[in-house]
Amino acid sequence: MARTKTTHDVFSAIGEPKRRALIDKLVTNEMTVSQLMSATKWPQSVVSKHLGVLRQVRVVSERRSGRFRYYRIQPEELRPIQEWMHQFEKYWGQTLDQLDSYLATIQSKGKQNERH
Amino acid sequence: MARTKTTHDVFSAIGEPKRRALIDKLVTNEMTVSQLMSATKWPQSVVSKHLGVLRQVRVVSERRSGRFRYYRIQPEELRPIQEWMHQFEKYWGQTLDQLDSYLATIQSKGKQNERH
DNA sequence: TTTACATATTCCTATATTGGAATATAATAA
DNA sequence: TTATTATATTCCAATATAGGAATATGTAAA
Repeated sequence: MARTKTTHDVFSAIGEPKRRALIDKLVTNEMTVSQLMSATKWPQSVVSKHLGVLRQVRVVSERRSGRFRYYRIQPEELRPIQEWMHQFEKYWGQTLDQLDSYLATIQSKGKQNERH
Repeated sequence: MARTKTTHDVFSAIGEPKRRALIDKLVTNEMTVSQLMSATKWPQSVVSKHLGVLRQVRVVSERRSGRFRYYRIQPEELRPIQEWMHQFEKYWGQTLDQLDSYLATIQSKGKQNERH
């Protein structure tokens, strides 16, 4: 038997670092494939294919406009992850509130983490 | 190039459903391979190999006692996931508090989800 | 209609699993 | 010492990627 499909569920889908990177880019606003290409410096086929996986698990939705396709994140689809994580919170102390700077951090780190 | 290694990081490691199932079993107490075998009904090699991946990413630790090996979860290692998820919380409303029943649920669901 | 652009899809290669059976190891019991 | 038990590891087959180049598809611009 082979590895679990990346489209098996949200957990499998976000296992791939590049897909998480794409999600991070999409957190603030919807973007086209071209915009994601310049933001990531990845080849078009790479961007499109990763988006395809994310779309299959519903983590992103697609909006067509002319020859453009705007991809938008669907946060609700990530709920299962948050729910699964919930069982560990009690072990590391209610530090959830101290994470407010994380969004800014992850956004700025983006450019550095892009290379493999 | 091939798929990202399952041991690349915690995200990749928990992408596999069986590994999450093992983690769920270990949430409350440490267990030996044998105990996990009877809890999951999986072959010994399957249990041991998945534990091996989890150990490589530090999500579980191993304590040896005679010919037994007790596996224990290391919740801190899952923090990166929680931190990454944090950026989406604002979108689905602070419902984190309503998840208190999740642990009980996931524990009871265990037996049903074991198959495949 | 012809051309250009945005994106998806196909083809191909290299590779990393996953599951299971068999086997190797280590430690305890007889 | 020998048999037994607990677990890790090896070997094998099947398969699902991920990346990149090339190509197909769809839509707008000239």
